[in-house]
Amino acid sequence: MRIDGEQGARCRECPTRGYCLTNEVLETQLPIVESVFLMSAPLTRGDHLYHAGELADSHFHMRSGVAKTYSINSAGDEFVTGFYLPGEMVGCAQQDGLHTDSAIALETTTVCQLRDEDIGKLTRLGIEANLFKRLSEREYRAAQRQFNLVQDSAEARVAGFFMDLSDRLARLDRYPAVIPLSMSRTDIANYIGLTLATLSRVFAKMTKAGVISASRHEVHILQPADLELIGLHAVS
Amino acid sequence: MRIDGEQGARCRECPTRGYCLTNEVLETQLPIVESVFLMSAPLTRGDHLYHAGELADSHFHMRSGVAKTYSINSAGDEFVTGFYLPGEMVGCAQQDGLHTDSAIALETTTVCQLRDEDIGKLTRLGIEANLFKRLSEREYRAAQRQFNLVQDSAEARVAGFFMDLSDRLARLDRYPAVIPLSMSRTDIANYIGLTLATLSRVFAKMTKAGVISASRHEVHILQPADLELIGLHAVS
DNA sequence: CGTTTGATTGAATCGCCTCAAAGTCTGTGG
DNA sequence: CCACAGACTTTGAGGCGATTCAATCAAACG
Repeated sequence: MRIDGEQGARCRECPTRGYCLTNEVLETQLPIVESVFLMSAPLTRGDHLYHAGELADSHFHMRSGVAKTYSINSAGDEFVTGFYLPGEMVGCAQQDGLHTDSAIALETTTVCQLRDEDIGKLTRLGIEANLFKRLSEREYRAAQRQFNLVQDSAEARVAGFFMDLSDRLARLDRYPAVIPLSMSRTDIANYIGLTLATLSRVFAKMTKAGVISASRHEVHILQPADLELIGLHAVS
Repeated sequence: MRIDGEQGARCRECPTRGYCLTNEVLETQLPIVESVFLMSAPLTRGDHLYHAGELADSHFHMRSGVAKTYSINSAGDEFVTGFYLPGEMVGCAQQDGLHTDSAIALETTTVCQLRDEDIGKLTRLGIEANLFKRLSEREYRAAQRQFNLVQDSAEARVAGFFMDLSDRLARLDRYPAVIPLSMSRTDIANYIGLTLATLSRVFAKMTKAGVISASRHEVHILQPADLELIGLHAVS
């Protein structure tokens, strides 16, 4: 079972208009975009966008809210594979036409669905450049993430996690020093490959050092420079 | 300084024709592809395709050989970010129009260069579907890799590394149980976030267990099922 | 206000890294 | 063809850090 867009997007009212893949499309051509992007009803925390194994004939663009993707391997372990902010694409991980991960809303969220078969309609609007820019950035972020996971210092991983989010918030013109955490500590720990206990210890240590201050649903970056240093602590 | 394609591709003679992004383009339209893909002269081991920081106005498609990408962070540490087989795309990691990693040939290699400005010419040939399929697969593999790095068991990482390569060889219709290793042990260790010493120990252990047999430039997978089990060994 | 879920903290174990030395392979020049 | 130099790889012993397991603590929810 999957969420499907119900109606054409209303781009002019979109809170994420400026950060969309289509943000450079001319006003006069917006109706084309609006007919192709199918806007979902608001999802609430816990609603799935799609499940692993379902037919993947489309992908999604975050319009508002926060989502996470995860997979479950054959041993039954859950792995959180990503968190998604407004403007970002979700549901691209596919194989043989099936979704390889599941996506779930972490708070009230709206998305726009884009069917594969409609992509051609968009490329005629000259968004190829924008699309490639996004994919390149995505690739870059994946490499950054790899960086981060390859180091096995717990502190470096947490620092990298914060910096990535901070950077993506800045991209949305939001204040990069305040990071909202819609996800649980367990999700974060899972995502960066630590145990909950270790993550908690790192939070405590960073707080004590004055680098961050953390509450349950928010982290403030107090010393971004120090955080960056911690994130660089490589192994070899 | 960057390798640039010197002449149009000769797709009909291409050893990787069937695995190219453009493999479904009609024979009659091949000349368009051949005019857009710029084929490089043969690169020898150690030649760079491009360096991090250079202007990224194009990306590359592996035609033959093997390449690796790597970055160097501000602390001076090298990180290997990927290995590339024929048919695969290299040089997509970009930010602000600059390459964020460097790519180097690990053996005699030829590549085709595709300029961003020429992509539009290809989308008119109906390769969008193929392009998206590739990007989705890429996304999927990135997630798999994440899986693998998140587990911090050395054995699981090595197993995952082998399985990924095996899978990609199979995609090229090559025998998936024999994995050629053009890269050094150091590169592999770096790539999967282990030390050379630990990697060596894992090789020894797997060999003793009869799961693989390894020589310097080749690994034979003797027990693929066992290897998969090892790769699943998750943390929690 | 009790219950459940999520987060923190503590003590001991296990595995990877570090440092270091020995061993092997490869290409080169005699 | 052999000897040698250099890079690459394997192997050994000890230390450190993240995990594990468990208990305590805090917060959300009915």
